[in-house]
Amino acid sequence: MARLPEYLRALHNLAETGHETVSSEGLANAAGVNSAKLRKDLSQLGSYGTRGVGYDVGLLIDQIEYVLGLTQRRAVALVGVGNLGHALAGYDGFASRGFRIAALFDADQERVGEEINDLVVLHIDELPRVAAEESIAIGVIATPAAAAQRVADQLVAVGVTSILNFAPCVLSVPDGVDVRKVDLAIELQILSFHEHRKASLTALPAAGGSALTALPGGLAVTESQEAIGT
Amino acid sequence: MARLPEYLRALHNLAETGHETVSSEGLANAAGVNSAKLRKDLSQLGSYGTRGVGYDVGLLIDQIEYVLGLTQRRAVALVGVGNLGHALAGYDGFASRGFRIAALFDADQERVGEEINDLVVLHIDELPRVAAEESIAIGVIATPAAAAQRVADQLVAVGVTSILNFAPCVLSVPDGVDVRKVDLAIELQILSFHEHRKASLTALPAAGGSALTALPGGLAVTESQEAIGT
DNA sequence: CGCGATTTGTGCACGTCTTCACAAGCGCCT
DNA sequence: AGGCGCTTGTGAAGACGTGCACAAATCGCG
Ligand SMILES: NC(=O)c1ccc[n+]([C@@H]2O[C@H](COP(=O)([O-])OP(=O)(O)OC[C@H]3O[C@@H](n4cnc5c(N)ncnc54)[C@H](O)[C@@H]3O)[C@@H](O)[C@H]2O)c1
Ligand SMILES: NC(=O)c1ccc[n+]([C@@H]2O[C@H](COP(=O)([O-])OP(=O)(O)OC[C@H]3O[C@@H](n4cnc5c(N)ncnc54)[C@H](O)[C@@H]3O)[C@@H](O)[C@H]2O)c1
Repeated sequence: MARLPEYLRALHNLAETGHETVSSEGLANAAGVNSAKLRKDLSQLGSYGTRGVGYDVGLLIDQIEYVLGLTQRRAVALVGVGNLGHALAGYDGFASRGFRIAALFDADQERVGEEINDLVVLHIDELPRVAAEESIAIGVIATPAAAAQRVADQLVAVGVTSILNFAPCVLSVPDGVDVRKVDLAIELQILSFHEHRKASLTALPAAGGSALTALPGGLAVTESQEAIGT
Repeated sequence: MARLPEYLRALHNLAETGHETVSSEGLANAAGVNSAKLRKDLSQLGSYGTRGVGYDVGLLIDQIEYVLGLTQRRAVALVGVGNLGHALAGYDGFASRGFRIAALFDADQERVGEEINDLVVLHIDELPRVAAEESIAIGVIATPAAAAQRVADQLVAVGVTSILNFAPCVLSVPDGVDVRKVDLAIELQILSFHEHRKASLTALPAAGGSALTALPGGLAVTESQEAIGT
């Protein structure tokens, strides 16, 4: 489930504040989900709660980390050390959440050799050599969209089967390779959409205005906390 | 629908490459979705295709931009000009997709006054004044998690009703305020989960090993292109 | 030792999303 | 003008996710 990481973060917070156990209600609150949903999710892991008490925080953390495959610190290769790549390379949130940035790559000779957080930027052509030395579990693409597909191909070629793509484009990859995309502009546009809806709703108390603003049935936007007003 | 922005991006690509019309199949391909799904989504906007021909690219772009509320260039306020904030502030993908970064804020006096892309970083206390001068549609939070809730409250206080949160924490906001979250580590953990699953599947051809790795029914992870192997 | 308070695990029903499949509509070519 | 191929729009079926509500289980306390 995609909610497991969220639970994990909430659990770590709870552990730091000294909680030994937590009820489904409490954890659900901290993670921003329904308690029934959380219990159902957790029961999929093999049921590790005690009725009348709740869940053992430490045990649950171990459980989830195991299921997520975080027992081994996975190596991440970052390709494209530009504007965004720099921020990612300098981010300490990776290390604390089970990942290790193993290598930085770029195609620009100007960038190659630059040092960020004790890591030297390598030329993208070095990718096969580095991949041979240490097993790269995940590739992160932070290049312009035009180069993303090519980089993806290169990553796949050296055996990477999980890709996180920041470039605004769809990647085509062979079966067995998993790619997730993060697109800033899309997030903003979804917010804009809600803004537009909220605006037209308040402007027109009831009866629909344009057939476009007053969409039938209310368009649902998945994920994220939401709190559309009255 | 959350897929509209994806369609929009694909349509812009098509427009740039000279296409005047596009079939649902073609657009669905470019956006990485099922063609029936795409047609159903588009029919919600009021049906603008011609049978036997397809959709008019330009018209469809206008349609979607209108529904997403992109006819007006929305003002974005970015709070937290650190590692990530710098990258966001310097990103030109905002402007080209219907947004305008209107102001940068930070609490650190060291940062205040710094200039990024013709924009001067202001102290967070200036937020009410700036918000009064120009209507801020969306607030982006790129501060540490510890400060995120406080910043969210400040944004809400000046009338911001849409928030994009990069800090790894859940925000509580009043009804009517919409918040979306982007969490890097969660994306990586989901990929790690799939890696773990793939690894244990290949290791154990059939009969289940640990009750934890071989989860019943296959856990689904929503969103993103996926291509889980055999 | 038993009882009540508390919390988990889950059956069930409901609404939503997805996909297939096909009739209806449109344009082009003859 | 008519037919043919292509494409849209949508009905229906199925899969899926969600949330309620409650029985079963456990602990603490008298
Ligand atoms: N900057 C942001 O805040 C931001 C936000 C969201 C999405 N993005 C997306 O992330 C991507 C990168 O953005 P950016 O602002 O860092 O751009 P950038 O131009 O600053 O950086 C791109 C880097 O990729 C390198 N590169 C180009 N082709 C390459 C190749 N074939 N192999 C390896 N490296 C290559 C370039 O040398 C450059 O260093 C873009 O697709 C952008 O749309 C950026
Ligand atoms: N750097 C990344 O690549 C990255 C990736 C994903 C998520 N994040 C998250 O984004 C957030 C920012 O990351 P970062 O690396 O830029 O951190 P950072 O420490 O470099 O920057 C944080 C900035 O926020 C400012 N700030 C702190 N409190 C503030 C307040 N109350 N009001 C206004 N500004 C305030 C600080 O002065 C600092 O400039 C963090 O929550 C981090 O977990 C970062």
